[in-house]
Amino acid sequence: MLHITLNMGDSVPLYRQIMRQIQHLIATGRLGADDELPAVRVLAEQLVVNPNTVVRAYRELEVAGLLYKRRGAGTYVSSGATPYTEEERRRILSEQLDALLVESRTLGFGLDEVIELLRDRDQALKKKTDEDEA
Amino acid sequence: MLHITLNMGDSVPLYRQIMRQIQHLIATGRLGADDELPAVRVLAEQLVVNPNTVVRAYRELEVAGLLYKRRGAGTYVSSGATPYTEEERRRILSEQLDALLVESRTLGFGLDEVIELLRDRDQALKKKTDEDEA
Amino acid sequence: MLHITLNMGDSVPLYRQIMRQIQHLIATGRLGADDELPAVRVLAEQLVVNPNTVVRAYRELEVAGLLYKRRGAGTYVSSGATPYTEEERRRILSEQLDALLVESRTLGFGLDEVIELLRDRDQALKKKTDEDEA
Amino acid sequence: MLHITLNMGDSVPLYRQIMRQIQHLIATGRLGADDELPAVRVLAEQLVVNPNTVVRAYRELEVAGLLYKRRGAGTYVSSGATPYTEEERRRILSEQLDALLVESRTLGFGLDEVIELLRDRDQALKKKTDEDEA
DNA sequence: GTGGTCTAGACCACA
DNA sequence: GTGGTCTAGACCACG
Repeated sequence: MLHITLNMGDSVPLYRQIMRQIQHLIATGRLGADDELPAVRVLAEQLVVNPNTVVRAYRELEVAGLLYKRRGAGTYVSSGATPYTEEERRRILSEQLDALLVESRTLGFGLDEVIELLRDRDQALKKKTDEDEA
Repeated sequence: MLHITLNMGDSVPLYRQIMRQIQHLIATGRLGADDELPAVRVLAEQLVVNPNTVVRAYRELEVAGLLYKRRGAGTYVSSGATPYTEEERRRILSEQLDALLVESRTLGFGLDEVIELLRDRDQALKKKTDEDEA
Repeated sequence: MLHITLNMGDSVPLYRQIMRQIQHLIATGRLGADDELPAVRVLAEQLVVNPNTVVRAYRELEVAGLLYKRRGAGTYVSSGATPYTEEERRRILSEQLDALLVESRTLGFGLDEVIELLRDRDQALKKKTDEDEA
Repeated sequence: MLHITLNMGDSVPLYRQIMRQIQHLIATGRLGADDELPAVRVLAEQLVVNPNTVVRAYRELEVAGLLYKRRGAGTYVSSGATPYTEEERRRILSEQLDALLVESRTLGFGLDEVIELLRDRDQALKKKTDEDEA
């Protein structure tokens, strides 16, 4: 049973919330290579969501190389696929960095302060991850 | 002259980007109570955006209590608007940095790479801002 | 000193609020024929309003026949002028009645109930007016 | 099919007329919790109005907590919407009747004339409604 | 199918 | 000059 939480009020589309959480489950190892995902209808019912929404999430994760389908069987986690090209990875991150810089600037932070805080948060996150694993 | 930067490619709507940045300008004290905001048409021209988009941003900020209008006169900062504390500024930025770190990690970037790219984007943004002003 | 209260937040324009209240002062006899009204600048200062706003209120009341101006002297209340033609009076009232009927209908009142309540309110208003005069 | 009547000549904006009437339909129980409202385009066509005007009415009612939207699905009545009590219905109508009586009095109409004209307008409105439905 | 956003541009009311 | 409303119509994202 997959632990996925949807925020109906959020502006992030439902299918993206699903995608992101599955992606995270894989990245953190809670879903391993060739693990089977719940059937579309099952997950849709669990999340109280239109089945099409789950279909879309699975489809886009398949296109991204994180999932694969076996006809008549089910949907599974891919093994070690690198979903994006180097080019794409940099473009995606750059977009987020641009938004971050605009935001931090209007908040009155300079680049150096942002970087300093970023290092702090990275330490905090690392520590938290280690504890979770322990 | 208000410093507002729009990300046309961003999935966040333009009117929300405007709202958020004005909110931050107020909350950090760079816009004080009863300061006059640029006229709708003026800001629209500055941002290369349709006046209605600015109208919407101003209107929603008015509903939220951050701005008030004087008929036929202009748009002003409400006096009840509470500035951020240093604490809040750091908290807001930290949340975004956490999200960024999670994302960059799933994309396979290490902290140093993120910081390097961040410096690149900052240079790019600075250059763009200077050109806009020229 | 004229007792006029302006509601800045109201959707009714300032000049109309002024008009209505002067009209009311005349209709109730608190301003009599040939009484002098405050100078535009005086009233504008009193109400903390742009002088043009008072100018407009006075002008429209003059057009309506309720006030007259004496050059170099001031503004005065007209004596017994009927501001509107029969035609206009009916048109103005009809518009308000139309709005009232739409509103009462969506509130679930039938015509007979509206008329009944209307008679009630008329009695209440008459009583209140008598008391004020006593 | 929602019964909404617009007064094109009225100084009250169309989107506010729509808002008020939907609010009343909810408050009088003719629209119940989770009832679906007509699609924006449908209502716009019915009222012979631009879709954006309906969008705006729906949006502001959503902000006010009376409606909620389900993405890609439709617009619905919130469950928290409190219906008017009999008391409230009468109070709302009474306020409008009081304003009407004051106005009609300054216009020189007596109660009986107001009622007579009210009956006329009711007939006219009924006729117009019937034609719209035909 | 649904709503969300944005543009282009009109006309009006207000100060 | 200011903001407010409305139209017409485009394109997109979501389910």
